[in-house]
Amino acid sequence: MISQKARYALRALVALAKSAEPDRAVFISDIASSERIPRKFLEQILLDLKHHGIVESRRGKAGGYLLLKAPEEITFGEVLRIVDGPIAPLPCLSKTAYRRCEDCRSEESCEVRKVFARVADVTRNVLDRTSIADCLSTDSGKVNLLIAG
Amino acid sequence: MISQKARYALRALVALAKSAEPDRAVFISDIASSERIPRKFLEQILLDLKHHGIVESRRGKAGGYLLLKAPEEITFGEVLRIVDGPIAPLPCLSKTAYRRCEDCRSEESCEVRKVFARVADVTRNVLDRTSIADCLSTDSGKVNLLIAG
DNA sequence: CTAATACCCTACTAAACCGATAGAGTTAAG
DNA sequence: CTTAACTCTATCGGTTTAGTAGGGTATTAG
Repeated sequence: MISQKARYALRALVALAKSAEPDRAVFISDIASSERIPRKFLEQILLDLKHHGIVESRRGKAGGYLLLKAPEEITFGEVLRIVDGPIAPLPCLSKTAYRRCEDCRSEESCEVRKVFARVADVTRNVLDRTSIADCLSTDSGKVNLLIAG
Repeated sequence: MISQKARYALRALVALAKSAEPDRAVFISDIASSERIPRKFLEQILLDLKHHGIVESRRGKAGGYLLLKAPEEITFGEVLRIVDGPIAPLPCLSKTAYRRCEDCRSEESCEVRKVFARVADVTRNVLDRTSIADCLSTDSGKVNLLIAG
């Protein structure tokens, strides 16, 4: 299960991409109410995404948030890694945050690891090839999903 | 990430399948020490697997655990669902424990859900087609993994 | 200038979950 | 009838999750 926070992040990004009048920022409050996300919680999430270069913000009376990267370049995988941490089902399978399983005799011969290596592969195949842009119009989404599959 | 408990469960089942002298039970302590699993913790795990019909136990001095189902019939997916709960990345995608996302306007039009539906599909494709038997000899494991992929 | 309205940042918290540990109880073999 | 196995319930410290709270800072309309 992905966290609530990750769901909020993805929905907020889709909302931002949809309301894309170029160079016009969107209020946190607007996203919060249209997407039913607790306002202050969403602040934290967007701030986090800003620190990771996904969105940018403007302060002051006419402030708000905009996408910094193009929707095509923001993958689900990237967002999930920022918000929820590594995608791999075992620490010893993570490419971005590898950690040895300290009770494992040998990584190469670990049977459980072999199976989950496949799970990690197929999961990344979807998440790293699907972007926010694929959520904008139903059709383009379908196309990309078919390619990924 | 799957839980430590699930890793222990899978490793214990593989160990049980490997030490399969038919009709001879294996001590918890033996599995615990050979697999480096905390003994009392393993007790809970095996008990849980017993309640779900995966293993059976014998009490008394010559007691222990044995597989109740054939290794071919115990899938990774089944074990994970018992130990860690639903496999689906969103509650609204679980087949075994469906729950509506209460802040979602419409399930059919949810873009995030569409993407994770694919994730759920490919994940189940691996986990529900891979069994403990696939971990016994390297060769048979490879064969089945290739079929599943 | 200044008040209003945005984002920025840190700290806190209640509840749940995780990874165990403890210990009393039950069963069966020898 | 003792010993050594499984059975079951309770507890516990630490971490994570899903927020809430509140003050600080920047920008701009008037």
